[in-house]
Amino acid sequence: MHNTATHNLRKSVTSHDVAELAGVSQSAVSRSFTPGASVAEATRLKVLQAAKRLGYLPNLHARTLITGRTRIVGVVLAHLDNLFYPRFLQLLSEQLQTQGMQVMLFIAEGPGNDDLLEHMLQYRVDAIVLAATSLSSSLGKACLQAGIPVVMFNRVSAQSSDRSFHSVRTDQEEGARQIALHLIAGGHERIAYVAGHLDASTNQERENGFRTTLAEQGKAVFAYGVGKYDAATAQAVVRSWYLDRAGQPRPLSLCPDAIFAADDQMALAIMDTLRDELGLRVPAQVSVAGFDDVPQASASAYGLTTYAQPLGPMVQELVELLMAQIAQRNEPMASNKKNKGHATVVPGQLIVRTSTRQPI
Amino acid sequence: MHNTATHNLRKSVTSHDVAELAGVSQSAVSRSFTPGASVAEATRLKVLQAAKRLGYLPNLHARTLITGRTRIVGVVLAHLDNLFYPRFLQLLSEQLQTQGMQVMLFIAEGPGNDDLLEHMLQYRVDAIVLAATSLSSSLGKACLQAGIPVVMFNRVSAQSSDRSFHSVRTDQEEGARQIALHLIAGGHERIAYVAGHLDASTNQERENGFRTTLAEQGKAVFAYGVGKYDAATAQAVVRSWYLDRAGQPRPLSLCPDAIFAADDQMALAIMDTLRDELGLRVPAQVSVAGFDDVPQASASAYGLTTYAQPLGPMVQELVELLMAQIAQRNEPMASNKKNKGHATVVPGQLIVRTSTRQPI
DNA sequence: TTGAAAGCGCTAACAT
DNA sequence: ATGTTAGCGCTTTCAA
Repeated sequence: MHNTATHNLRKSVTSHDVAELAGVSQSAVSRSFTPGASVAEATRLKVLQAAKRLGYLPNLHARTLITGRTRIVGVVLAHLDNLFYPRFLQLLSEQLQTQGMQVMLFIAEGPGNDDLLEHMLQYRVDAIVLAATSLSSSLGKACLQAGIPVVMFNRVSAQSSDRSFHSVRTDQEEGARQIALHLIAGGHERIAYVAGHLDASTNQERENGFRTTLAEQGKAVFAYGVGKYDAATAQAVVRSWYLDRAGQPRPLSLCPDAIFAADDQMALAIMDTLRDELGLRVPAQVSVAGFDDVPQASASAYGLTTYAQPLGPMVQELVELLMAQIAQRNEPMASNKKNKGHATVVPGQLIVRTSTRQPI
Repeated sequence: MHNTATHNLRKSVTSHDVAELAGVSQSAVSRSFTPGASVAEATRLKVLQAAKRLGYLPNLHARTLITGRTRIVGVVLAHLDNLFYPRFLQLLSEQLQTQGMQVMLFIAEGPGNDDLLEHMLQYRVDAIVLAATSLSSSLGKACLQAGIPVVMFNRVSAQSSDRSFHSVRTDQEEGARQIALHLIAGGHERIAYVAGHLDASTNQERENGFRTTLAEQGKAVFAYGVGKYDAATAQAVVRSWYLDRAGQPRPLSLCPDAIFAADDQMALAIMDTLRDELGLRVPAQVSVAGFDDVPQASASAYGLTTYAQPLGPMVQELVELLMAQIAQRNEPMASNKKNKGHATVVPGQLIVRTSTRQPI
């Protein structure tokens, strides 16, 4: 009875309550919480004090209704067990938080992202980040039409027809090329490739860069398998290469002497299989290389040679793109002009460790 | 000019627009999008058709203003580089999505969670999940007062005074106890502990369970260091145990013959240091055990003995608790009674692998 | 600088 | 079953 706060358990306190306590109008309260608004310092103080006393915080949803901006970024993600993506998510979320924006998370394992995207749209997210997944073109269109910026991270649009989305990524072809050159320089003769998801643009570009470079050097892919960015699947592929149907080891001269896996995740699992199941020495008998440079790759138990994606710079580019897009959206005639879709490519770096035989 | 949709680029289409096109009232539109509402099937169809034609989706913020529910759960997270948490996040997010709820992510690395929590409250999240972090008691109070359910995941309140929060966790003391018993049974004489964050309840409970059990068995902790749940820090601790100031190896008889690290993350890094920097064999010369059972722990390169936290069941419990809390919030006189804070403890499991010397 | 008033897009009585 | 009406909590003209 003696405490005002106890009354407000059920209904949350509103700007009217604050106005009443502070003895000002409700608009004065609103202005006191709006950075550049015209309020006398004295009123602002009165208001802020009353607000604190009541535990008042502006209702962002009400604000959204008027301003049209939510300060929410929808992030679509999968493969959270590949450390590359958690690290990405953490960086992105932190950076956005410092800009006063929040991440709303959407997990898209497998297909069926469609009603997922509807949810995003219902929340009127200010922008959408698509990582580790593609977008059915119809829904992509819906976003563009709704004027919501979409930025792809490490993906390009599945539809070669509409490259109207912005994207941030490393040069995957170049990375794969450097891996290929490194393996060739190491004197490897039978070079194998373990693919990720065949329909993922990451895999397509890595595979393409790898094959092309081998071809340029007069070599072909000696063995090929699809690992689907999954550790167990990749291991099964490798087993099928080194063991015959009876489970007996094949002659090594008939097996790959180097394996490039489309991501570190698979490469690490492959090293395990090679060394502990098949009893092979890495890199003495088989070299292994990956892609991404996840933290585990540098653990001394692996020392995986890989191509590093510079997460920090990539996220920074992404955030800048995002903010620019969002800002531009508020300008009058913006949506009709710059709809080309800008593809930012951040350079990566070959990291040579001990899992590959070194060039002499 | 020929297409209605092209007009709606800037201002998003509202239920009024749909109503007009469908030739019904605006409330009819609202009802058509409300699951149990009373609409004639014919009208509903007309409305849905018009809605599709215009690309209409209900604005959830407007709805929120009335219903008081956002269907947003705020999740506070840190240590996303420890795979335990990404896996947790993925599971939680997926489960919530199936219930039509979304995760809003808040990264809390280090302190300063306070304005972070203000953001959550401004978004009027339906509930808050605190994982990998604690909560300043003042803000915790603010949540309770605002009637927002708070559930701790793998944490208990820092303030022993107010255990008013709900929590879901494994029995950390029991886990540590089983690790201790396993190490003792393995015949180890000099058992060391590498702590996580000293102020984290996970560490306190693990350390406590470990020490107590050793004491019961007439043993003490042979060596102790603080790894702060950080790989590099943990490695430094271990180095200091096995090398003297000059960087020369100490006699093994003066060094630990078993190390229990407060989480897998550190345990794996320690194995690397032990084997590759210090040239020791695991477990022949030193046994290593961890806690969590992250995926890497089962990689054959490590084969880490650890205590598994059953993520699936834990998340399921968490979601149930969450939904129950949210539902209860809408009931009239609920907030004054069941404010005890229920602590759900999910049993874990000792996973014995090859990083520890086996009991004879 | 301040207050009154209109309205953002929706749901929920209340009539009909 | 449907339409009308009154807000939800806020920002933003518009006057004063």
